[in-house]
Amino acid sequence: MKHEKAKELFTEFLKNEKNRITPERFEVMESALDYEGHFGADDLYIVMKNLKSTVSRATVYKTLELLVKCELISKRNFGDNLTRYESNFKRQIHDHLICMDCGRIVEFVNPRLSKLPEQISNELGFVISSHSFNVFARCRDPKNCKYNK
Amino acid sequence: MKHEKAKELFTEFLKNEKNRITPERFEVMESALDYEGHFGADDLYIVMKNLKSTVSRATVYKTLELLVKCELISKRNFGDNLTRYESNFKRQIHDHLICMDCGRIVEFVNPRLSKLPEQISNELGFVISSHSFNVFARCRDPKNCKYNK
DNA sequence: ATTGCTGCAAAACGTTTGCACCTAT
DNA sequence: ATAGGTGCAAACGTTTTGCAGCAAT
Repeated sequence: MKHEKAKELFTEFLKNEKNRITPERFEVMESALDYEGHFGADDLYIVMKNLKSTVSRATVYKTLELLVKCELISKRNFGDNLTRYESNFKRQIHDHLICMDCGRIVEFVNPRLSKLPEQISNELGFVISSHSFNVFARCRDPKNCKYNK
Repeated sequence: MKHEKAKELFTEFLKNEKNRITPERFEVMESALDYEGHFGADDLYIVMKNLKSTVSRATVYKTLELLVKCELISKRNFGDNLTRYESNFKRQIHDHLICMDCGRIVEFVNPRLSKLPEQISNELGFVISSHSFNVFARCRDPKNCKYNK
C-alpha cells in the first residue's frame, strides 16, 4: 500500500492536534506526496480534479497547511510571490538556486550550510523550526539557459 | 540634500537602461529609502498618499521593481506570500530569522554564510546575483514572545 | 449530540494591465 | 515628434471566508 508510513504520521499528527481524520485529507496527502517537483495549491487541485477527485479547492488549501505543520511537505517561495510546496517524504533537506533568466530551479545540498540554521537560532535565543536558503543567479553558459521565463 | 548619492545611482541606472527620468520615480525612491524596516508596495503607497503625494499605485509598484534592479532596495519574502522591500542604502548585507509564534523578524549577519552563495553559484555553473536566507524559529523564552501574529 | 469538516460560491487580497492622456527625450 | 511613463479603474490569479449541510467523534 502506498505512503503507508506517511499515512501513519499524518494520522498521529491529526489526533495530537485534535483534528478530525477524514478521507479527503488523506486524498490530498496522497496526491501531494505523488506530485513530482514543486507545485502550487491550485496545481494540485487541478491534478486532483482531472483524476476525478471530488475534493474541493478549500479543502486542498487547508490540508496542505496541515501537511506543512506535520512536516510531510515543505512550503517554498522562489522570489515570485507564489506559494509552492514539495514533498519531504524520503527526501534529504536541500536548498535551491533559481536562474533569474530562465527560471530554472536547481536543488543542492551543501554540508557547510547544514548546522547553520540551528546554530544561528541558538545564538539569537530561538529554537529552530526550519529554514529557506535561495540563491538567485544566472546561467554562466547562455546556451544552457533558455530565457523562457 | 537627502539621498544625494542614491539619486545619482538611480539616475545613472535609468540612463543605462534607457528608462526615462521622471519626478515620480524619485519621489518613490525617496519614500522607499526613508521607510524604516520592511514594507509592502501598498504600505508605501499609503504612506505616500498620506503625505499628499499624487503618485499612483501603478507607478509605486513599477518603480519599486526598478529600485530592486539597481540594488538600492531588496525584495524579501518571509514565508507568508507577501512581497516586502527594504532599503539597502548604507546597510550591510544581512539575513533574517522569523519567529513563527509572534512574527517578529530578527536581522543577523553571519560570517560563515558570506561567501557561500557565490561559491555555490560557481560550483553549479551560475553567476551569483543575490540570495535569501530565512531561519524560521520560535522564541526560546516565551515571555519575549507575544504570540500576537 | 456535538463540533468540526466539507463544498460551493463569493469575497478578499495584493498585484498587474489597458487605455487615454501627458511628458521627457 | 515620438516613445515611454503616468493615473485611473478594471481585471487578474491566488487564497480565504461564510454558510448550510454533512460526517467524525
